[in-house]
Amino acid sequence: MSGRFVTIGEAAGATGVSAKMIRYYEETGLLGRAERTASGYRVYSEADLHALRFVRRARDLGFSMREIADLLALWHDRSRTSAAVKAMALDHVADLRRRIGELEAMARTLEHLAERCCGDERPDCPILDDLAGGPREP
Amino acid sequence: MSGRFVTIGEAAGATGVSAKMIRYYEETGLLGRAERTASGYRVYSEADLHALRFVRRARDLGFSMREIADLLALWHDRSRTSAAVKAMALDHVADLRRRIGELEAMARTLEHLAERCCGDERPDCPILDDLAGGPREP
DNA sequence: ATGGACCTTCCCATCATGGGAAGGTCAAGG
DNA sequence: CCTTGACCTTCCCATGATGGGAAGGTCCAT
Repeated sequence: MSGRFVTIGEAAGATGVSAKMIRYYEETGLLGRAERTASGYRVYSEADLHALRFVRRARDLGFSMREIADLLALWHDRSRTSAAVKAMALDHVADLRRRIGELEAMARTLEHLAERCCGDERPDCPILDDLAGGPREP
Repeated sequence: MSGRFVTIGEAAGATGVSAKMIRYYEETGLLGRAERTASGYRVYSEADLHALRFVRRARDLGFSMREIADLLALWHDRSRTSAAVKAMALDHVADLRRRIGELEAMARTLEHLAERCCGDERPDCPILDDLAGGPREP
């Protein structure tokens, strides 16, 4: 109800989204055009801060800006189904799990190579040998 | 010993590094300046292909170009110690594990939220509630 | 009125990669 | 010999999300 409005710096401090990113989100259309004072300063209402925190939280959960735009649309759509939201979330989880698997494979490969490397002052190193020769050489 | 030289397209096909990236690696100094024909075409020797495969493999293991430059230097340095290589590899593993941990935390959070979301035709959704209100609201 | 903290827009950089245009080169086939 | 198509060259631009910084305007407290 209150008509309190804050500047972009205060909005940044209150939401954890940098002023730079707030402008960027506006520029790219993720968020609507902010209100302005007569002198051109952006001003933010409590509702705006709410949206910024939403974006921040979604970003922390690894959603892309494209996905966040979709989530915002679902958030604002009163006739959305929870099934739609859940599907998006699970899609994203699958994507995260896929990326985790890739990194995990890299880490395991490197750990195996490192195990076989004595790590002393001599130059012989199975890690470089693998990089040089590839893992499937005879 | 053979003097076989191939064009950039053949080098790309033989190493799995795109022609675009081969030029980019040269431009940024990751790889040395390629030999040229009289008409300006780049030509690659077996040794060049070997280096390209090295870069490809390191890239597949998630090393950054900066790290790959270091690895190439170690590879070419006959007086390197295997300890130095192992240290780089384990540093990179630690970095991978850290990133895995971050993604894992995101995935787990979303999975917990999704579990609590019935995913039916109704609009009520704990996932959006979390995004809107944050996880530490009363 | 002045100074400092803030705001504005605009441009540039990152990292690794791809797209595409404009133009030169090469090999094969007519 | 000439055309055709596949290849090569350089150059510029774009991505996604973010930061840095310059040049200039605004606001508020002293």
